Amino acid sequence: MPELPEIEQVRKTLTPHVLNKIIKRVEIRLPRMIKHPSPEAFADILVGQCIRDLKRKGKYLTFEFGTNIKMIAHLRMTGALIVTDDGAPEPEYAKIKFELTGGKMLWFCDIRTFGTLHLVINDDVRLPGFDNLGPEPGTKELNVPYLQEVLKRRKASIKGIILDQEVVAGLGNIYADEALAVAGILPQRPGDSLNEKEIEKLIKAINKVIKQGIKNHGTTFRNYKDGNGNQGRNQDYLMVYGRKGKPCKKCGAELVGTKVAGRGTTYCAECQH
DNA sequence: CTTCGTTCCTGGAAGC
DNA sequence: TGCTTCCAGGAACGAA
Repeated sequence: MPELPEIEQVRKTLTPHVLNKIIKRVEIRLPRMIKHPSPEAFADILVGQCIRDLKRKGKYLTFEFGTNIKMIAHLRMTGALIVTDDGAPEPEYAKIKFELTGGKMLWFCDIRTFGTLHLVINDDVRLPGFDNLGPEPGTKELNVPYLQEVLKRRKASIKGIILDQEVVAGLGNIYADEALAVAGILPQRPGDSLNEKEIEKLIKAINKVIKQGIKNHGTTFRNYKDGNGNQGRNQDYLMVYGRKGKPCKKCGAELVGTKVAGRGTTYCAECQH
């Protein structure tokens, strides 16, 4: 599942390949992944656009053309944006193909096809999920008073709350479990039960696991690949995610697997309270 | 306002 | 061995 660190690694690896390249042709093999405008208009408008910048916001990637047009991509569960040289074998599960100048091909690949593409022209369409993103890990906006204020009126599980992109941008199931493990907080704790000290620990933990994920080029648990088709290596450093039944790296206790906020969840009952 | 269940989808693992 | 069932989960949506 590509989360903030994975998307950041995709952005970094794609940038040198696509910057200042012009889109020559767009081939849409799975039209339902194009959410706005119509697939036909999407392709027509993109042809001739020059990619001037590639930005990340939360788990979204934004292709900017230096005009009033931008393309917003979300990889959801199994999406991948991969660049190949023209004539090289095409990657698996290729759904959308962008032919670029300079002999490069940009592919939107997706096994489960939940990924989305929007073309926004003069803000003609609203993407609530994009417009309402909360503060990013590692920024001064994600601070104790802010999270205290949010948690004050939330009785849902803390895991569910930090998965809410309007509360914190960029966490998914992997880094949510990891952050709670690092902070020593049980995932099922009600949001309003956390004290100031715990909130501070949680913010520090979120910042730490995200930073570590970026440093390690993302976590490849199943399908994630970066812009060059390479895997991440953060999976070797995970404390709890995917380690149900295995020993806790801190205390050796057997890690517990359960379901919290409708998501598979792993934690250490000894270290997390 | 919050919270919760449902939906989308496919590949791989688990189960019989 | 081979078939069927289940599970993985990000975010939009509707209902309570």
